[in-house]
Amino acid sequence: MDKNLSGEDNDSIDWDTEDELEIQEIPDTTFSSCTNLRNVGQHTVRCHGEASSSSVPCQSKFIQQFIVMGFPEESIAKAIEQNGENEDLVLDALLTFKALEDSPEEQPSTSLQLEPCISSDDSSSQYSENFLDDIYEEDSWSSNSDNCINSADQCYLRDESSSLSEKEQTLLFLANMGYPVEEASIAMERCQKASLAELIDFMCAAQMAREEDVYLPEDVKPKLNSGGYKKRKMYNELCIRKKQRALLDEETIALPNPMIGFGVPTESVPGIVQRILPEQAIGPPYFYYENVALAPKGVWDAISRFLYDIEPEFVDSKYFCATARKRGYVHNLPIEGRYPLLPLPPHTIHEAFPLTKKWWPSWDTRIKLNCLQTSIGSARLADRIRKAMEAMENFGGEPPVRVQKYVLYECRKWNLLWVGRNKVAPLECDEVEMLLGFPRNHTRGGGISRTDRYKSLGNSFQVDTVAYHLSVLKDLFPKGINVLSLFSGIGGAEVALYRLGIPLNNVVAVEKSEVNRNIVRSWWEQTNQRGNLIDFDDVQKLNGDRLEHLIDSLGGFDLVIGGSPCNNLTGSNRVTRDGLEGEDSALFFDYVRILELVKSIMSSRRV
DNA sequence: GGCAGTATGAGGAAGATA
DNA sequence: TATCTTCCTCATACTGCC
Repeated sequence: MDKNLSGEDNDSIDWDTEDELEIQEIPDTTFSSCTNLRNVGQHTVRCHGEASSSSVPCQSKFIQQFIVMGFPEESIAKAIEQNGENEDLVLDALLTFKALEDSPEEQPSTSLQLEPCISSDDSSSQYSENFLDDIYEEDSWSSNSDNCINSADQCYLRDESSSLSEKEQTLLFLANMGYPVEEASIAMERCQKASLAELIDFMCAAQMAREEDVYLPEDVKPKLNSGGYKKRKMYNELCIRKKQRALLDEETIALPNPMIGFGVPTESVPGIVQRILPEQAIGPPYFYYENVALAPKGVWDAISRFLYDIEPEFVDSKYFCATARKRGYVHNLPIEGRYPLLPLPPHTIHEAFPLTKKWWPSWDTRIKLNCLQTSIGSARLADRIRKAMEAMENFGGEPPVRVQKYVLYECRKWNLLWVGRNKVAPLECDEVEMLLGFPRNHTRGGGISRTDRYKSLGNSFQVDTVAYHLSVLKDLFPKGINVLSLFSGIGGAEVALYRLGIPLNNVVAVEKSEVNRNIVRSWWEQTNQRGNLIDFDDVQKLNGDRLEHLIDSLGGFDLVIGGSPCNNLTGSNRVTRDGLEGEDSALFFDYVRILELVKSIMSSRRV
């Protein structure tokens, strides 16, 4: 390999990023005018004194290694100031700074201090909710007012009102919640020795009474969305939520470890050979429901409850292929006589991607990839890692543990592979297809964008895992099967059945995304299926009449399969992780509705 | 407007440690 | 046993470009 390209020559490092140019081009006079950059300058001066004439690039490199890792210059300067030139200590400090920045507890509570009066607009209600959330996390509400205030607010109160009496502190606290001081004073006077919760109740009741009083002049009535109502409502909701949480802790279905469900090809669960299903759950039709295992607490209890109290089977696809995929399955299929799809897929990263072995560092101990998601790591991140690695390489040997930790963290998070010397890359679409058990180019072409391919693949079944569960159907339906495939996506269920060699007589696929429907249609044609593929775009349009018509014309369904949207369940979603009540995940109830309708219609036809 | 690239965090479980 | 740490997660929203 070219020495320069390999980064062995110090001068050959690619310094041409914007950040680097900034550092190199900023004169000393500029440093002196900026606190953070001045520190960088100080470091430079120090290094000059210690090293030879080549010390300038040496000094830059010390800073550079942290810049390429993505740390802000200000933090680097601060870390160097605090820790000198010890790489480990500086990196440790930088990671600490980042953790502190990321931690909401460390954010200064300026909003609380500067804006003690809560208005009724949305932003303030959001503020109130967060504020109250913190407050009500504390257990002892009533005994001591100090206990009712979260740590940040305690600091605030200590700072601002350490000299105040308990009564004054309570008053200040209520004022901070947005209650008029006069109202709070009256409440405290009338409800002496009352807890904060009782005081809030009192004021809220007074506001509600005013609202009810139609004879009161408009300007005296509280506004409908006034802070008092919202706060009390939120308080009640939070109390309920807290109680629910306590209940959930007792009821929640625990995830098994190892996550092998009722068994996987390589491991079996002692004592589980067959299971007894509730009478209501016994088919026809067979059904198979799938969703993320790591859903918010209580979700799987609800799913199980709606699906005839069947115990979910939690399986991690890492027992079937080279990538993890933790999913829960509720089904009424037999569990004896399962067999895996052949040929067996690669079980490790190196088996799946043998070319990566050459570049794989010994300290990257990954054997399996993490769950394949709907988005991939950025090119910028890959570049940062390359530069971090190359910067370290110039010091000889392996990168320090801290750098290894940083790189490994990003590699795990984004499922990055080593594709060259110091070079990592996210998985390509066809590689994801292979890992998930789909044919190569399954999602390629037909106008689908790369982003959509990742999204569709990230939302799909792992074919080998699902096929293992469905394999018991082969002997049951030697002449073929009629399938109702709900939320069919890119056709994971269809591909699994096809690969098992189970003829697909009729498939009714319901899928909202047009590109996904096109993918399934295209696969159907390319694999010369002899049956019929009927598709719908919306599960909610599948009403009793349509189902009756389909059942009459196709002769019923043998299998109702599907995994409803997980958007509101997955931990990756930090915006709308609302559980089964979430906008998308609530479609689970359509799965239940349709399954019930199918069972009911088919049952009536048999009579 | 659609697409691609990018930055962004919290919740929970499991393991480690006191 | 309680607390702390580490790891993982079928995503969403914003921005810039065409």
